[in-house]
Amino acid sequence: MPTTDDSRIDTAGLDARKAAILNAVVTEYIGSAQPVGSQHVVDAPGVSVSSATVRSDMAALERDGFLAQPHTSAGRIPTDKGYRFFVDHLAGPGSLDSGGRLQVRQFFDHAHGEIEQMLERTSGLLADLTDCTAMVVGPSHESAVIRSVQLVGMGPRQALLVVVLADGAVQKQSIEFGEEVDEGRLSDAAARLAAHSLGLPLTQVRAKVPSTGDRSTDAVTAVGVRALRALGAADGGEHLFVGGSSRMAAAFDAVETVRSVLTILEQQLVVVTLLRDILDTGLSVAIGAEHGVEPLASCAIVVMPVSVDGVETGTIGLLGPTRMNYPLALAAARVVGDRLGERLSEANR
Amino acid sequence: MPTTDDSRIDTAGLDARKAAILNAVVTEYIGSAQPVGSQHVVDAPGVSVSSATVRSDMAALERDGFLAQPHTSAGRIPTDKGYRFFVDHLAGPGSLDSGGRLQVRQFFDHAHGEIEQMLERTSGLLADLTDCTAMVVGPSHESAVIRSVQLVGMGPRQALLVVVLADGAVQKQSIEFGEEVDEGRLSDAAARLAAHSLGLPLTQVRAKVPSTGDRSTDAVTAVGVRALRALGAADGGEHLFVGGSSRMAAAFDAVETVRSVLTILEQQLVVVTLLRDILDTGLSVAIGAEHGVEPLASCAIVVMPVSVDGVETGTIGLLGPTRMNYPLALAAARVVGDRLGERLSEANR
DNA sequence: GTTCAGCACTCACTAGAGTGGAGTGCTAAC
DNA sequence: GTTAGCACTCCACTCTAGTGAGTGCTGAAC
Repeated sequence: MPTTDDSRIDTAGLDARKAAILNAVVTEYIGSAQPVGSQHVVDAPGVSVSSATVRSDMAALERDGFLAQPHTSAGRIPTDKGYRFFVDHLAGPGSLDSGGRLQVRQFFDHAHGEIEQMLERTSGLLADLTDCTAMVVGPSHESAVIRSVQLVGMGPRQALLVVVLADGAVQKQSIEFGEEVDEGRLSDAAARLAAHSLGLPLTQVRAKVPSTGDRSTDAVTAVGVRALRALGAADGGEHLFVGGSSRMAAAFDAVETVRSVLTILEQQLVVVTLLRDILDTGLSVAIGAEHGVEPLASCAIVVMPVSVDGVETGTIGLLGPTRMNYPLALAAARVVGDRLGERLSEANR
Repeated sequence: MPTTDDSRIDTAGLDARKAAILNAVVTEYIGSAQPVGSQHVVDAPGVSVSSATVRSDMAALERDGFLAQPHTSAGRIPTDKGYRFFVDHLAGPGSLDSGGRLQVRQFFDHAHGEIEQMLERTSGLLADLTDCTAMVVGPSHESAVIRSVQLVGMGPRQALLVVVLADGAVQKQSIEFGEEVDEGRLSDAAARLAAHSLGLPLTQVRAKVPSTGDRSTDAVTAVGVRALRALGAADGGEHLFVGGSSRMAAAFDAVETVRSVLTILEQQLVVVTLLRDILDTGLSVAIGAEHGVEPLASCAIVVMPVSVDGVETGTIGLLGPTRMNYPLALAAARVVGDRLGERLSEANR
């Protein structure tokens, strides 16, 4: 294959000129969404040869799977592999423009209130910054320990179990009793529940809190324990916030593509799993077929973990067409992810 | 609707045959999305005349603004006014098919857990039933009285104010103190807050809870009061749940239309206001330009209030193309709205 | 005066032919 | 290895009928 001619960086198997050509094709295609011909590439930096030479290089790039032709006598379009090479070896680190940086600063200066609302708005911010659809997976409460357990009477036979976690989240579960229960019994039961569960992470409630074994347990406490355990089990689903889904409609002109992408976005579990899978493979970008979700074959996903107190606990995702602006998306995801993590860490202290 | 042919109701200014023709055109157009020609109408019930006669009636209906032609020598399409007449005078009450009824029953049999999650899923259910995009505005907490006020210490100088309302909602607000505060002072302060606010609706907290006047008030309580008052103010925004937005992509074939509709759906405030406005005008259906939101000109909206304990407090909305299945949408909205209201009323007791 | 068969007309839609242009691959010369 | 030149390809566009669904009008029948 290509000889490393001089002493230049020789980007991973492609000689410098081919890399420059690929770079030019990807860049132009991202901008124009039109197949790129050899003529459009000759003026690009690093390519000081004639269009004929560019053509022969392009043919080689096509043989190697970096480019494709929609049809003979059309220009070239990057393949998934082409984008992959671009992202891994060619794209600069990228950065937000000053307007974007300002927007992020203002956002986090004014962010306040409930965590869910903040995450929701963060997804909107990311969509604005990148023109992509943004997905924000809230920090899971798995590891957060229980700070408070309370039973609030809601009626003669009903109560609400309210559990406050160390990360500021509040979980609740409504409870129905077989008999009328007065405030005294409720607070007794709440105290017993608290004694068993305070300081435990929610996930360990199932393991550590005796289901009914305790013989001193009265009926009210037993129901409370059941609710508490249910809470630990039910929580599993991290909450997903999707912002800017209209951007998908702007990115494609086939309405059927839009429909299938939106359908995926409606399935929270699928999206959350998808983001997690991508992170688990160690990638920060999944392009086209790489993520294996067929309806998203013409999309790319940028993911970024959000660390709260040093633990990767939330996820940010950006969804766009494969011809998205990768450097910008990566930069935005990083900046916002970092700021969000800091913010959540503060709240945690 | 099958016309009772003789002593017929003579539907509001249209003679029976014209009404039958309009009915047939709307019905067929809803099904096919193609302009309807006179030939397609002659077999409809209530129209036992030749196509020539139908044509002359159609011309009259067009003059009166009920029908329109995309171009000469094309069939007719209902106008907004045509749909309006259909909804007000022609469409039967409509009902869910047995599958739909089963789906609703199962849904509410298995619905459980947090109210927000239930509303979210309700929007998905409605979208499934009607093939429309569903909007569910959660019951506002304005009138719900405070059942419990609690301060949970989250750090030496931080606490979380947790307020449980009678409708099962839990509101929270994080608090920062200027000094370290131990558990004792927290619970003292919580008790004082509770004494002032228990039994009050959240909205009246501002009016009824003295801001700082009380001279026995210590610093901790003062901060708590401030947070409590902020909670009452911040709550304003009812939460909106949108389900099945992909249905909009299936309903239109112009991707630009889809984009603009999705953009509207992303603006919670706009949607909530829109639904409220429609309800306030006393309508249950807003067709085309009737609601005044320009990007939704080719959409219709079905709204249905949700009554909790006899008070209209939440809203259900269904968004589809103007050629949506109105009887089905109305039936689904009514059934689901009623069941949802019952369900929330139960939880409230 | 309502209904209707007949008729001329309109106009979107489709298919096919022709054309221009962007782009290619190949080749021979430097 | 590079490149100018050239023949070729094929999309996108235009133009031209031709087709068919649908209309409005008219004059006769009930």
